[in-house]
Order: sequence, then structure tokens, then C-alpha cells
Amino acid sequence: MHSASNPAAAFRSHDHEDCLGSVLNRADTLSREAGIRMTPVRRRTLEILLEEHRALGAYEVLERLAKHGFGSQPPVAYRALEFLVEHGFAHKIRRLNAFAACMQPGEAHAPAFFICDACGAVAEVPEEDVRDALEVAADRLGFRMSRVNVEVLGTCPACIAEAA
Amino acid sequence: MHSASNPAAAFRSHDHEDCLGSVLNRADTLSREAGIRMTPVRRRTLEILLEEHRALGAYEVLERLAKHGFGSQPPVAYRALEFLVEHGFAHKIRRLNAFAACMQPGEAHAPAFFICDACGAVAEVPEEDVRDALEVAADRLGFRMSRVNVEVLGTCPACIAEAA
DNA sequence: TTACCTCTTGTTATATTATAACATATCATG
DNA sequence: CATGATATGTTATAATATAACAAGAGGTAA
Repeated sequence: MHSASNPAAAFRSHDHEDCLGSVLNRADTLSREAGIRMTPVRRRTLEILLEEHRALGAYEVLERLAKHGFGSQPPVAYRALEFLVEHGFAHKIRRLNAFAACMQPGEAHAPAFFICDACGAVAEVPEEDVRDALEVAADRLGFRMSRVNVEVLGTCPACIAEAA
Repeated sequence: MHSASNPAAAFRSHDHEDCLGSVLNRADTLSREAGIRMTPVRRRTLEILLEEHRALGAYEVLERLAKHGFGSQPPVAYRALEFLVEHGFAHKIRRLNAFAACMQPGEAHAPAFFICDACGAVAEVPEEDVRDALEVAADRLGFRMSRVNVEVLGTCPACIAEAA
């Protein structure tokens, strides 16, 4: 299995160079196809988010962007992040006020995020069942559903093992 | 059906005096039983959250508390809200950075929140199916789940009708 | 090519949300 | 009624996020 489509890669050992690289390549391809501009700041922002499988706050991203020679004021980070989220290359993790790279860019998906309290790892997991259950509930309510956030807090396998 | 246990009351017409009153009574009872102190600020904060079926930001709550003669500095509101959330009398809606009264206090529940983009109404709906699906996924991942946030954005029945 | 338009970047300034730290007051209880 | 724990109020500040505008980069069509 190719690591970019490995669900919950955050919780599995994998070749992270390959994982990062393939997501980045895919983002480049998708941008070209969609006619949107994956500019240097935006691409670098995505690279930063891809470095580790965790969510970064906008100011953490900003700090790293500044080190790479980009602007050092908040809008620089917020704008790049907004672009990535808007085009499906990143997700905002509301629970953390932070951002994580999307591990399935371009694929229609209704992800749930599993967030480890202990180490901060964030795994993105396709959860069609959850979305289906919510669709059913929405229909019953007469509610027109547009977006869904599903975030699960707890302890990841590695941190459970560590504690034992 | 008693309005306090009416799921998604926010989206249904109901006797709101009764709805508010019964949740408040229930909160009083539960506090007494649990030996926790439902003080005036805390109770008033809950009343404020119960006025409408929508989420209020901490500063909105604070403003109203101040009008009722309580302190006017942020910690006053944040502390009361923290108490309510901690004891299951309110929920934080992460998507909105805001707080909503819990409509099923004391009952074990894994609520999903349906949030109307148009009018701000927030409905709390028991979603055992969703929780079950997430438990299954968590087990598969070896993830120990502690807390879950499920928030659905969209348009409520009333606003759909309005638009038509 | 220039002229023009749009989108992007960078900056300053400020808004919004949230917490730390400490003094005073209240409450249960021994 | 003394005491320790809990709650309230205050000042100050931290952390997160956006508005508004000037300058630059990129496309496109005369």
C-alpha cells in the first residue's frame, strides 16, 4: 500500500519521506489540474504541516515560514492555511485551534480525526459510516447538512504502549 | 413528551418556558445530589445559555452577567462556563468558540450538534450510532477514546422553509 | 510591448478568545 | 468561631484571528 493512502499513517510506522513526498506531489498535480496556484509560501506551508503527523497552530507555522524567508506577520500564515483548507490540502482541527495536512487530498472523504492527548499525533481516518449515520439523522431533522467535524480525543497506540 | 428531553428542541416548536424551566430544575436537582455548588453566577450563566437555542460566546455571556450585577471581567464568565461544561450542564461548541446549554443534563449521552449557518440555532441530538461507529474505528486503530466532538453545519428546517 | 486586471504577498493595526496570578469573600465543618 | 477549601472579583496579559491597504507578480489582450 502506498503510504499516502495509508489510513491513520500517524499511528503506524511508515516511510515518512515517502509519505510526505507523495502527498506533496499529489497536491502539486491537483493544483495544476484545478488551475489554482500552489505558490512557494503555500507549498512550504504544506511541507511544514507534513513534517510530523500532528496539528500545528498558525503561529507555529508562521515561525517556520519566517525562518524560510517568508513574511513574519500573522496574515502570512493564516492566508496560506486558509488556501490549503479551502482547496482540501489541509484541515482545521477545531479542538486544537490548529491545522493538519490532509492525507487524502483530492479524494472525496468525510474524515474523522483521532487526536492523541499524550503526544499530539493526529490521524485522519475515512469514516463513511459516521457520515452516513449523520446524514440519516439530518434527514430525520429536516436539516440540510453541509460540513461535518468529527474529532476524537484519547490515547494513541504508541502512547498506550509507552505507558504500559 | 416532556420538552426537556425533546431531542433537537431547537428545531421544533415547543413551550420554551417549560423547556428552560425543566432543564434548570434538573440542573438544580443534579447539583444537590452530586454535592456540587450551583451558585448564583453559575445558575444565571446557565439561564443565559438557556434563553435561546443557540451558542453564546463567553463575552456575550459576560455582558449579560454584568447586567445582572455580576463581575464584568472575562474570568467571571469563563469560570462559570468551565464549571457548567465540567459538570455536564453545558457544552462547548468548538466550531463557534461558544457555549450551549446541555439539554440532557445527567443523562449519559454522546451528542452531535447540528448548527444552523443561517440563524445560529444549535440542536443537541443523541447519536449513539455515531459513537458506536467511532468506537469500532478506535478499536481497530488501537486508540483509546476518551472524548468525542461531533458538529454538523448546515441549514435548519426553519431557515430552509424561510428561503423557499 | 504596454496597459490593464487579477491575484498574491507583506505590513500595520486591531479584534476576539482565553488564561495567569493574586486578593478578598463565602461556605461547609470540626 | 476558627480553619481550610472553594468561589469570586480584579488586573494584567497571552493566544488566536482578521481588517485594511500598499506593493509586487502573473496573466492577457490590444
